[in-house]
Amino acid sequence: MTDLSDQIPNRFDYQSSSQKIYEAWERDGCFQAKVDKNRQPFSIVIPPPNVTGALHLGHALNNTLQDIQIRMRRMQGFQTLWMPGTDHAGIATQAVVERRLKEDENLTRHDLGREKLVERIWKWKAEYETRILNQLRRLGCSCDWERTRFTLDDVCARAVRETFADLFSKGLIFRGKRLVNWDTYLQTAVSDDEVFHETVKGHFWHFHYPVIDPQAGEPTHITIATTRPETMLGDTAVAVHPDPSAAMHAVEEQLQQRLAKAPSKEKAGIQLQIDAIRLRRETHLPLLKTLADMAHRGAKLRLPLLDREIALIADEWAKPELGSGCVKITPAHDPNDYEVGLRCNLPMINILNPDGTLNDQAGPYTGLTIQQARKRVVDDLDELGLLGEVENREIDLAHSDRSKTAIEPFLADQWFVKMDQLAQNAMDAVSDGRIKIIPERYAKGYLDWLSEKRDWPVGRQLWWGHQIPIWTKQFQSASEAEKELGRLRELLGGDQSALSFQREEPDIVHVCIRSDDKALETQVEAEGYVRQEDVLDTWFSSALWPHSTLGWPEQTEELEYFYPTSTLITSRDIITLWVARMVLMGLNNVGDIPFREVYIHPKILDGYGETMSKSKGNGVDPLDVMDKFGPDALRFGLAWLAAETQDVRMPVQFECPHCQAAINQTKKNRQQATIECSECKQHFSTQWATETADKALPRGAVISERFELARNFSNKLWNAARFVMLNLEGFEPRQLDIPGLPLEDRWILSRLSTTTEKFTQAVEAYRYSEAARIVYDFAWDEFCSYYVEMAKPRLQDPENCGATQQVLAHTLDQLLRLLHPMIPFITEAIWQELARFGSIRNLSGQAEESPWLMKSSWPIADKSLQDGLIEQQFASFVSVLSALREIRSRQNLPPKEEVSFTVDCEPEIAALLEPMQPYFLSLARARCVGIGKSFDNLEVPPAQISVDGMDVSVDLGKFIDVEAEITRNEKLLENLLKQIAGKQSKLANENFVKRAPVEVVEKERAGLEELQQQHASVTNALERLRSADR
RNA sequence: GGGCGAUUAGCUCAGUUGGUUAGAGCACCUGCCUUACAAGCAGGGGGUCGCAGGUUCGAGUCCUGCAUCGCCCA
Repeated sequence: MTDLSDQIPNRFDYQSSSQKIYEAWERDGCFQAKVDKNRQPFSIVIPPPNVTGALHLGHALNNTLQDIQIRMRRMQGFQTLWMPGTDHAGIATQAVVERRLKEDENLTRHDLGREKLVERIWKWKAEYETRILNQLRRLGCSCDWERTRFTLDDVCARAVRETFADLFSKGLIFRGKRLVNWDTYLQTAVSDDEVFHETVKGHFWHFHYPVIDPQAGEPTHITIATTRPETMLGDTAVAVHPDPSAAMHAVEEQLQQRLAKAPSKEKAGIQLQIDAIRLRRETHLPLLKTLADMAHRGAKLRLPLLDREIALIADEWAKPELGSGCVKITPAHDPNDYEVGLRCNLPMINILNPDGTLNDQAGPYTGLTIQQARKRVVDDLDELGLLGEVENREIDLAHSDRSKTAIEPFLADQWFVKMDQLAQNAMDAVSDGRIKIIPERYAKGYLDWLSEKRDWPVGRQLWWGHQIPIWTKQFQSASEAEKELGRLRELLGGDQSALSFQREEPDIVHVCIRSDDKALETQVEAEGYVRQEDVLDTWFSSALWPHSTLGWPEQTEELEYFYPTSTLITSRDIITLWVARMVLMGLNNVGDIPFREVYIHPKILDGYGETMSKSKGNGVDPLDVMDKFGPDALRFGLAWLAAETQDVRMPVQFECPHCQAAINQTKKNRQQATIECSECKQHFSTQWATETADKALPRGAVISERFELARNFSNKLWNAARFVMLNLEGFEPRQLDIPGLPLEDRWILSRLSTTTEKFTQAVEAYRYSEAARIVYDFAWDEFCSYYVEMAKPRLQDPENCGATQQVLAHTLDQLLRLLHPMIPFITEAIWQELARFGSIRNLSGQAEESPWLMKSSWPIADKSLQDGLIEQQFASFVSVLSALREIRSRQNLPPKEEVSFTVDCEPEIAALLEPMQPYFLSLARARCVGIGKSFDNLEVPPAQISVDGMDVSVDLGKFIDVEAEITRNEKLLENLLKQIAGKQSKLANENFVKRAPVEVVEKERAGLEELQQQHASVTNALERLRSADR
């Protein structure tokens, strides 16, 4: 035994062991997925992390949850595939590399050129892909690495091109002029999802536009207002409401309705608004009516500065209740105005170059930046006397997520995927239950978003990505273009498999080449067609991920076997961007859903409820957590958090590198370059350190104490296993007579069976947090605190030793299997140690065949071992034990001092407690001197606790602090009386007795009886104490 | 403006179909290095379950309204 205790350290050294274990698994092919028609498949595709940067805690959570499913299913006997890979993340990665280029070499992408820039991005990708995949390995992810894919590799590229050509040939891809969110810094359109809104301080400028030839009674000028003066250069109309009187009436009506329903404290505010409208009817309405009439007769205005004639139009976008009641219309630079432009058939004038300077439509302002033009326009109008009031105002301004610069609405050619039918199909798959979204509430957002069926803008003006496989030629006229279509039709003879074509009104022809066929491309280019420069939105390739990674469009055996995948585990922010699109693409390409279930896990926020991010300094790095607590603690800690809520909070600390103290992060100190440790007063640096002196200080890691629980748990398990192994000497497995085993054995086996059942159900239903709690409680409170403690005396007894060893070994063995998916390294390490005691360590006496825990079989709950009566009996034992411990502690008894005690109770309980006597001695240093009847023969009154119908009395002799016992019993008595009164009044309530279910009433009666019994014994004890005190 | 979520001990969170005296971890207090584990053991204190109504014999749990915070959409 001493040999072994030297051999097995009392801490698991995850630093040195984890990597060795992982490499051994990999060497042995434990992660490989093979098509095996005799077994059921279980497959997951990884949400491919961006190659933009390293993994953060959210990735750690996401991948831990996937690995837990995969490992459990593998042990359950499924043929499992976890498909790994990374995403090229178009704009994000290009932006990062471009920023680096600017910072390090002061070069722009244009200085470098497309080919060179893309080369640089590939280099970046190579570096980060390796890093990311290694991080996943450290985390313990059991992916089939030989299948690793990248959304921009050849296999994925083929799927992308095939999909694009297919959609194009079905007429589901088209080009059109649309108002897009233009990022003038990156010079690309970005989708709505890549835009965030921020309120900034700005101004509201009022301008006067002259009316051309006003008639009698008509105004000479019309006032409009704008937050973006320079856009006036692109104005093509001013709008007024067609029926201002009715519109104002409608607004007032609405306010009246709100007033009627509003809580009193809001009423005043609403009344003010109503008064304002009424006043406005006096002051503004006549003019607005005149303007509406002018619009109807076709009055024109003169646009100042450019001297352009523009229309006064009637459109409901103009709000008579606001401002002057008139609104300028700039269709090419404002989403609402764009709609007006479409409705009223207005010209659309784009005044911007892609880099955000003004183009030649801006006349004298050509070449200026937006800011310069804004100032000049305001100054020039002022000079002309056309500038009115300038108000200060908070403005909601759209920013690009990628460059953090202001977004300009911009009219541009854009490629779209027509969503109509594709979206409907994706909706059907969820509404008819073929795909289950868990938690269910997220299905609503998915359906709502898809039901808008907005066409998907897929072109990006980037260099990093899948270049759109379309070649375009503009012809002299529409009829020329029509002739070209005829020629192509004839040439292809109806076979559009290699090449398909489309006409864009009026005179443009697009051809799409299906495969990467250089000869055909050259041929098409020789005819004057030019390839589109744009690349595809990165989500286009991610949308194919579940089938492209399995080799589609080839009908591979993997595709046939593993598709549809079993489940997708991801976070809620990409349900629409990614999940919805995978569904519609899977249905379109493969004709089947991509996954049967989608589990959405919570998002990790910091202690203030804010998103973790590097730019805030509150991001916990999973590598730091693994360094400090080990990969198992990281995993278990994350699983523990993963409840059904939409976010979880995690207070964040800095770890002092000098003294390891944890210093709470605040909104203030998380922005500092250096921090003084509150414990040791030494300084350390943070991620913000830039000064040489600061950088010289050791760096403080950002961690969270919330992983301590998991680290402690892992350690507890390790030491429980260590105890078992130190006591397995001479262990010889044999067939056990289970009904003949003592109470504690049958109890732990019953609990183990229940735990196995509940735990398995919880993990299968993605209730990770619940599963973690179930197994934690069992391992710590039941196995360690009771069974292992009770095993100690039994192991000394040759008669009992064998059975005890076997139950110990069995329980540990089963526990390791259950815990393996959550904490794979430590469980595997213990399993390997355990192997030295032979391969038979379970109740059935069957030998374990797998050398690896990760490949061994999943426990199946033996329900015949579950026994409610046994558990209830054990609870009585625990009650007595707790009473003894409480008395000891309360009376401050020296731990080594032995005491004697008696239990007054019913004979059946006495029979049960009889054999447990040795445990009272070993677990509470209390010797039982009487059990079952009434004991009242002590000179000094005992310390007494009444529980579960038993009176536990400890003879404390000279130790007893009588005063303290009296005080405690008095307090207890008071409490009891309160409870008794509560129950009595409940039972006196006729309604309760009549209406509540019989069992509940009976329970209350029994409860009351028990309380009254306790009351009697406490009263009795008090009397004796008081008389002894005298 | 619409949707979703949260609000329970000092902190972070559990709390099943409504039913005894609402639980855990951390932190706190007391006592222990009891040869598996001090990252541990034993014991203890601490909660008007956000607010106001309602349904019910009975509400942390169901319904309505309100407040605060967060996320998403427009």
